[in-house]
Amino acid sequence: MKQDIKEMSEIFKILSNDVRLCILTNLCLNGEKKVGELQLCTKSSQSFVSQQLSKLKSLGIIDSRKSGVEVFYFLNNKKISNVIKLLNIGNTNI
Amino acid sequence: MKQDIKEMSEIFKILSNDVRLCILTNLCLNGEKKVGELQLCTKSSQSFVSQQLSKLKSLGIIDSRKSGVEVFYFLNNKKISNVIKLLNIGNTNI
DNA sequence: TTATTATATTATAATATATTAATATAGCGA
DNA sequence: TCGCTATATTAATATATTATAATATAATAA
Repeated sequence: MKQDIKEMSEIFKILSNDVRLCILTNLCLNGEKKVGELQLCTKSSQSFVSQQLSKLKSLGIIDSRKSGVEVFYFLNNKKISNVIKLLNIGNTNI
Repeated sequence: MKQDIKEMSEIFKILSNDVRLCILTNLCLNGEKKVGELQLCTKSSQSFVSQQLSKLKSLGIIDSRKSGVEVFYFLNNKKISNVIKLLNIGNTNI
């Protein structure tokens, strides 16, 4: 098995959940967002969004900064943003 | 949640396993292949490859033709091949 | 200090996926 | 027919993911 196939399958795994893909696309196209905004756009539960943000952060794909009670997240991974941009996700389909 | 995000997350789910990605990339770049060749390139078990082929076929992503004892599979999905080609999977990384 | 809001964490149940082993089938040549 | 090869199917188990509920924390305003 070629190495790039393995690596790409891992990237696809991260993008394979609609809530995660929505979060990452939003951050990729619109810059940093606070958790509440990400909850709105995903239409998912507070808990699930928070869990996914935590998972993505632990993988080093996103990072965050705190401002008062609010937490802003931003994308921190070039490969993920390349995939989203090349496939034009969040705009119209390929 | 936007519809295209949901649709793309489903495509990514299909591509999120290294054996499936290897199979689909091979079929996309090299045309039809028999099961034995796909087993070789994935370095996975006969059973697992066969199960994944069956799954991909039931999803309408690939199709097959029989020739004697051998079965040849080929890609039958434009979105999947677009993703593989746009991201240049199987050649060099993005 | 108390209440409120934003976010995180933990636990758990439900579901899906991956993995492996065993067995089945079907075509073909001897 | 018999045995071999290619492929498929089934079943069992292990592991991962998703979803939900409950609770916790931390900042701020009243």
